[in-house]
Amino acid sequence: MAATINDVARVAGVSISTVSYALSGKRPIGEKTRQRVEAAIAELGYTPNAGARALAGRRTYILAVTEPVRPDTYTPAHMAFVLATATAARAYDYDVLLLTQDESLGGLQRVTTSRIVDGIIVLDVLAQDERAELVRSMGVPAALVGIPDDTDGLACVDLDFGAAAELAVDRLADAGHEVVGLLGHPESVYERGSNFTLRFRDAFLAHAARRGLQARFAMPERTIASVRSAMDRLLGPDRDLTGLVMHGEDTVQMRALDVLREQGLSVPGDVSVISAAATFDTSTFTPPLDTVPLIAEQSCSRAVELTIAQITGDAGPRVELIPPTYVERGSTAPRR
Amino acid sequence: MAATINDVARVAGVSISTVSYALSGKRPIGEKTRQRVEAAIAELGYTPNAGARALAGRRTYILAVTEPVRPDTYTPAHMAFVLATATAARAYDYDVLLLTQDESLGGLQRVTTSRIVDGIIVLDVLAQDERAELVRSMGVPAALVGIPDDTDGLACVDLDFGAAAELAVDRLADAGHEVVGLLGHPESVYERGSNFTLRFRDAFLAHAARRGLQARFAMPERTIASVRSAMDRLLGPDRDLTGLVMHGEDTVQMRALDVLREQGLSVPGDVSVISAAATFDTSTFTPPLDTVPLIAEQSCSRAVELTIAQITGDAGPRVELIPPTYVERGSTAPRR
DNA sequence: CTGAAAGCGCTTACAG
DNA sequence: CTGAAAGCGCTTACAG
Repeated sequence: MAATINDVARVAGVSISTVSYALSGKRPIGEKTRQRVEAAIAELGYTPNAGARALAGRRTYILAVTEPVRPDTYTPAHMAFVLATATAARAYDYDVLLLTQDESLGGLQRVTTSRIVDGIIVLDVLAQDERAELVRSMGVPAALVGIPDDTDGLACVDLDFGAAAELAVDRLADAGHEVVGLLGHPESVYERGSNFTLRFRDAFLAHAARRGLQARFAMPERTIASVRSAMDRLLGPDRDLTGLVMHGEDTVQMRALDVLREQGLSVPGDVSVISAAATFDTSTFTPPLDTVPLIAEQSCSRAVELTIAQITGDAGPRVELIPPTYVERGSTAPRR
Repeated sequence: MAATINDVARVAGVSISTVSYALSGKRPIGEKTRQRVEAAIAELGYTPNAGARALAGRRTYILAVTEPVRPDTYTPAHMAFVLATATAARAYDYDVLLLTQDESLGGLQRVTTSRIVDGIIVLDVLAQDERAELVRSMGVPAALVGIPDDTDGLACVDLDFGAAAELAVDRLADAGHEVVGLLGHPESVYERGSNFTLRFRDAFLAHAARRGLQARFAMPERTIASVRSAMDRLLGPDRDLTGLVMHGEDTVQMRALDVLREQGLSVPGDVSVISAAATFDTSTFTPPLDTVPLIAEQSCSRAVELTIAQITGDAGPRVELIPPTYVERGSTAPRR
């Protein structure tokens, strides 16, 4: 059988409370005592029993992460957020329990009331999100990666998609472009209220208007045919589009670049292109694309911090927007 | 505070052991007693405390799933396996703890010795896999999705990739094709010993030889340039290739179809194409592709079953190969 | 068919 | 700086 705290105490010649405190650091331990304890732990290969620790300490050091995988979700991006959450959690000695959408809200409820987890990370948040309601009503420590319409009493963190869109628009406007387009997500994504796509689109259109630009918008599906027709609409009958912002899946963006090539349009010679809020690496594209990156690690580690702060009682709900940055790779140029 | 088993017992007017047994079904309960217990549980919204249950019952009802995300891993496929595992686990009342590669083997060791999990599901197995060694040496209930070189003492399950390759080759050979090609994964995938890609390639080449076919093989990267040159080699200087089997990422396969189109080659008129061991939906491709599907749900639910059987002591290690099936979508035709 | 009680392996006041 | 002990909320022999 695995060694217990009693075994460690016996081998070290101390009491179990001393072993426990040596482990948690919650009270000062004499230097030689600490060494004896550490030696015993090493000798026995002792690891505390998680169940016992959870029962006595009322902490499981497990966080739930809920990531609904919907039919049109873009898996790689979502996977990146799940993994980033797991990695961030480990930095705080937390493990991560993965909740799929199968049970819908039931799973969240179950792991909370059975105290399997200390807190919850909510991914891929919708403008109206049932999970946000549940988290609010249960009062469980949690953070949302994404901003729902009603953030009251909730801890939320996300890239400032509005500012990201404005940054991209400004870049194009400053370079003298007057007709710009946004190649976005499939229509279904906007329709179900995916909050970040809406925030990006609205800010893009509003800021383009503010800067006096003519702005176009298209929502392609994944297929090449759909991308081709979306690009056709963006380029316009007169082919007068010179600034393109893409916010969507990598396959769609690659296809869009293929279409530009087909049309004999060069980047950035004829069209300046920015890949906005991309979770993938646009430096391997042909050509490499300027980007306002969406860094899963940033949002997720902040979400983990906000959740743990609630667990330890160090902080309450709050909304945090992460300021965007612009990464230049040579895919934009002044209008000619 | 959340209701405990004591609360339930008091409200129902029974002892806590009766409540416990009513919940577990491990001993018969009188009909009216059961009803009183159930009413009390419903009234109080009682859910057993997971930590206490784990400590007393020596079962956490949590499975670890280890999925190393390597630089060249194809995220959507791997995500599909992770999700399929989570879903399968829930069907047996298990939750899933996601282990990233950060801690490498440390995480596996930690969750095992601290008894956070009852068993382990190992995904994306290499021919030589450290995790397999660890699982073997710790004697923890586990199942691998994939077949390492040394399966001794291990429970493994996977699609029969060899048979899958043979099925594809037979399909082409039976249709009269004499020159066939395999568009595979990037070279790095084969080099690090990803077991299923190797099994597929070897069986493809061996069976093609057995059937008297000339066989070609290429390992493209993700870029269009790489796919184009790989396809160029497969088609051959005389453009005499008429049968193509693809085993790799969806983006690469889509690009390959683009290349055939560029070359003025029609599917299946000029080239018969089969997408082998695909985790994605090839029916949305242009044109829809015949496939020997790799169904994550199948492997993963079997892996979960094998693991739980070990936990409950109902079964030991074993290797299971899932027979492949052929799905026709009209992308193959007799050679003309 | 049901109950009283030991015990799972920890954490944390309480004492010194 | 350290120890003895209560208690966390369950499961499961042991008794009846």
